[in-house]
Amino acid sequence: MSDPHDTTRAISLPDKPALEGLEVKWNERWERDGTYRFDRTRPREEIYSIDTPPPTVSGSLHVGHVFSYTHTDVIARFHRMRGKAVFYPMGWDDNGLPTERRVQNYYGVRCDPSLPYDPGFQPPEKPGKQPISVSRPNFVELCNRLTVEDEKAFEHLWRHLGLSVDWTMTYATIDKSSQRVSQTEFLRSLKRGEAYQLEAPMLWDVDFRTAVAQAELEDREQPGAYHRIRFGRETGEAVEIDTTRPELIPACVALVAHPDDDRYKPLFGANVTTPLFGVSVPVKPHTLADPGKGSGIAMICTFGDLTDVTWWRELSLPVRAIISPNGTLRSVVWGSPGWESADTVRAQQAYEQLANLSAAKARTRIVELLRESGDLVGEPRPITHPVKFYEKGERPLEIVTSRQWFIRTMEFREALLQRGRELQWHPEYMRHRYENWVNGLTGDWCISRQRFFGVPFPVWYPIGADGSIDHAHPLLPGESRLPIDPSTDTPDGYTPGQRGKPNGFAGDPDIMDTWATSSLTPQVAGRWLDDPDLFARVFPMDVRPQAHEIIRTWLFTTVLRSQLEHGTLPWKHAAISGWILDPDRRKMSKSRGNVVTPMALLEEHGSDGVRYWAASGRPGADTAFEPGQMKVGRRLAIKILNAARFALMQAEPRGPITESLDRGMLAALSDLVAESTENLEAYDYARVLERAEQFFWAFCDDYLELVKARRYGDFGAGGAASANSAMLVALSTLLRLFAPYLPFVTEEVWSWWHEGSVHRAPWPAPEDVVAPTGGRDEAAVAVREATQMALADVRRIKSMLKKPVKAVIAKAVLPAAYEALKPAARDFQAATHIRELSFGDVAEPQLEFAEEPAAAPETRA
RNA sequence: GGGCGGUUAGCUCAGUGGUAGAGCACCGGCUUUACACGCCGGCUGUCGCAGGUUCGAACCCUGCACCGCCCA
Repeated sequence: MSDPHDTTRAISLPDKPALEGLEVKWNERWERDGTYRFDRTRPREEIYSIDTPPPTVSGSLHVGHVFSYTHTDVIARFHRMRGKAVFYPMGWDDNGLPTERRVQNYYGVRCDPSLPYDPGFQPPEKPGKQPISVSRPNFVELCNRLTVEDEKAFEHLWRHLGLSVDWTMTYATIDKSSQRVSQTEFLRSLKRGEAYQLEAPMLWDVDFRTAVAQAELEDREQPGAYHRIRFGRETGEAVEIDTTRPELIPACVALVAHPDDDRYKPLFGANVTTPLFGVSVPVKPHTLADPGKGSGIAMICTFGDLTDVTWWRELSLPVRAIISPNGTLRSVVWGSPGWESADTVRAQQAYEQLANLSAAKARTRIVELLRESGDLVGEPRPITHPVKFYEKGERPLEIVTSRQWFIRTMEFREALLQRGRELQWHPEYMRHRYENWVNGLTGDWCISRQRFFGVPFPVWYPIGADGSIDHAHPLLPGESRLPIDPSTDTPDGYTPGQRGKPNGFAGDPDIMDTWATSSLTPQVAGRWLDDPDLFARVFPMDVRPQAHEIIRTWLFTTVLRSQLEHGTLPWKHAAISGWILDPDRRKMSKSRGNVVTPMALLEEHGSDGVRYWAASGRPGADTAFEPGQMKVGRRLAIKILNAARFALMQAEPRGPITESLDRGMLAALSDLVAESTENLEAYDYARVLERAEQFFWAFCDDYLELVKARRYGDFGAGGAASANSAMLVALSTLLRLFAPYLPFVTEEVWSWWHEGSVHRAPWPAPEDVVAPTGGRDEAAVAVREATQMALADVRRIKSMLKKPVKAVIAKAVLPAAYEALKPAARDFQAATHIRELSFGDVAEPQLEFAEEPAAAPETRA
């Protein structure tokens, strides 16, 4: 359609325009009309596809969600108006630990995988004090039941906020389709040799009892203490080491010092004896030993930290592991192979006092033992030092040897860096986060977790005649069987009765990390396996919107999976949003108790008001939570209602746009449209809103005031027609500029005089705005500028003299610089109530006020 | 320790070489027939610090300080 204004119909204005109720009214209409339905018949180049972040539904709704999802919605609406078919699905992240925890608390249950399924199980009305143990299938049922409820709350919020999502395309990261994608891609990675399993020392959370990946780590400063411990030598001398973890002395396998450290050079190759346990361990050189730290010589335990793992591997040391998966010291029989001691009885006696204690308690106890035996030199010296934690965990990570699945990443580092360079980042500097992370990778990606609610590995293992599990020859299902659950499904060629029996099979007990599935959201949302035609139309996607703190997890793993499966980037753009900060400049979060319920905000300020605040936040910038800005947004929405009412309440006569003021206004608006389009293409939505708002407010306060008299017919039909026609072009254009930001009020106003939705109307083109004036009228721009400046001057003088706006000015002499306003002199004089206007050699407008009207009788009395 | 971002009015923030800006807050004024959820006006600054480049620096360069984040 060439003329975007030809959807007009008879104007029908409400008596009293208001914002209240617009959210409900228009959501119903949009749903009924399928306004945001994706048109899958369009070719790829006419599609704009979004890899929406699936919110963690079991997390709380908070204002941060409203903030970042609004940014994406503005972009989506812009591209829709530009004629693209916008692929904008919603997903729910219900997979993983947050859901498990919420289900545990909500129903008062805990998962015990050893229990059989109870088909009749119902959770108690209220959670009891003691958690009820339930089977894994029962637990998963509860997870599914609760997430459905959580999803409803999210959907209600999103709709009320006005997200232009196509709700027919919703997915969940635990649904069958996601499981199928996740398992299929896993099997393909396995076939390509990118997935492998390995039994190795891994970082381990003792409370969650699962392995954790590098991306889930965080360092926390913790109080600790250096303990100086004496190790014995055959010569009778002692070697003193410093350690923060004396409880690991029974796990000590060697001492280590820097190869250039003259103090310890003579010891290399010699053996020393551990205190209390009498174990003979070698002294080794290694460059990672820091001569400046403590006494310069350290003990290597299996395993106290990642450096221990490195030393253990590179120095080919034996394993003496004592930390069990639940974080306690396991039982050890001293004197048995691997646990040889010079004094077995004493070692056993000492160790019995530590066994079954947590690491922290064992530390306290062993310090007492060391003190008694005289092997503690001096007293512990308190320090604070960084300790690795699981980001969701409460106790320091231990290192436990376990069998885990990995995806290769290290060998793709260069390719991944290259992909990061190809990706267009908004804002650009966020690219560094990614490069930093990829360059800092220390190992392949561990994707297995020893948890309950998640996508299972589609793998079984044969059980030998002796009952041992053969991990080296996994039994894999064909892709057509997926998704499967190896704990209930049976591998081909076996019967269910063979589960767990000699010569039978065993299912892989683990589930995948939540990112192992979330890294495939483009494939899940685009129905990669179920609907290849759709996938080809939306992938690679146009944009991934997300927060900056998950660049190392979600963004990185998605790039990795796409690289491995498709050899491409998963999207062209990454739009990174910032955080919401509370008034103390801290990140808003539930744990800090400073979260505001988003629904209450939407109701108080209106969705458009809240969206205005959100859209004012620059891409990537952390933004203060500011109800004041929401009020400003609400006022803008109300102003749009009222200005539109003014423009439409007497929209006849109409005709050619002949007046300079009208022509200049449209020229300036045309410039605004050009600039806005350019900025939105560059994802700079905040600047567009700011500029449009600035223009609109001046449009109301200056332009509309200036043309008011003419539009009411004071200067004849031609002048009125010019004003009316210009106002309608401006209103139509401004509504469409604001539509991505304020979808409710703009739709409401649009409906007063147009068929169809403003959100399906074409985005304005600069040339269309000035088409009714036969192109951009440069001379008229100068008229408008001079008129507005003169108007401000006269207003200022009236205000300083405390004259009413309506005070009549009999004669006015304006600076000659304002002569350009002459073509608009009638409008100017009407708005300023100037009877006689001239220009002269004056610096300031010279105003001669008419006589005051007679004061009202009551003030005279 | 490495990287990134920030530091502009009381507050929240725009402003990438040419006389310091907006909104909010505050103060004063206005029954103005679209809007008092409005309108008009006013006040408020060594643009973090120190150097350098330039005719000219909030902006470019160097160093420093502080705040925040990411990574070790």
